[in-house]
Amino acid sequence: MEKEISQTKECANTIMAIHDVMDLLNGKWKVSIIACLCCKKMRYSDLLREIKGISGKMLSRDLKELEINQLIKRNVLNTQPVTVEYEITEYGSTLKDLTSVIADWGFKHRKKIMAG
Amino acid sequence: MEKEISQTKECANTIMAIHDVMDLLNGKWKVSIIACLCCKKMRYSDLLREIKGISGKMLSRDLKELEINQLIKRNVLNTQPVTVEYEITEYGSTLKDLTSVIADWGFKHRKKIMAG
DNA sequence: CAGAATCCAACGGGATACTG
DNA sequence: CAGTATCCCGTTGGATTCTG
Repeated sequence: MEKEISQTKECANTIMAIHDVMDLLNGKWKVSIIACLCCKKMRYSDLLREIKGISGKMLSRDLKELEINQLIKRNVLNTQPVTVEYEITEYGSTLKDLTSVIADWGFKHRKKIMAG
Repeated sequence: MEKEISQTKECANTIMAIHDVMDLLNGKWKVSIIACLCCKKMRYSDLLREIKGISGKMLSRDLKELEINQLIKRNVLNTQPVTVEYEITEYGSTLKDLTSVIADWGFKHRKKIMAG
């Protein structure tokens, strides 16, 4: 009985935690952006090329939101014309496990679908 | 050079894999539903109560989509009135790592926000 | 109990054109 | 290059009501 209560409560906390994350990383693209920047620093145009299908509008909006949440950092370089570099923050890099687990499952899933 | 190419290519595949998953688990609620059902079988009304904030419409829509993708199973029981039980499939349970990693990060994040 | 149906607002997200 | 602005549509998602 006690165990059931604690399991139920723990489950509720889990749901809440997951909901927090899904809220922070909402939309189609944020996780991909994070994963990309976990690999290496990238510029706006690099990301646009690397992340197939994303539009400029969504990219800049998502970058802004991720920056606000301190998951990524925006560096403007003194070049002509301006170059802007995005990189993962230390805090953002704590998401690396998360992105790699997602990617791993995605690989397996794709294989399964292909095998069909 | 070879290494850079392979890293870039690997990164592209990762992005694609992540995009697949984000497509499959799109919306605010699906991951929470999966996580819930990883704990135990649940009925429609249970899920509605457990997952705070979800509406009936979204719950049934998401359950349907998850069922189509064979991540969960719907069992209708011969009772009066009808009872319906949802449970995770074997395939769906391969998402357990994913949900727990997300939840873990969510817990830490919440702590950080609280502290911050 | 387990939904389906309807209505409606808000947001996501693509295309295109424009700016410094 | 690195965005911003505008237009526009489809989807998401909540509230409420209805059904077997």
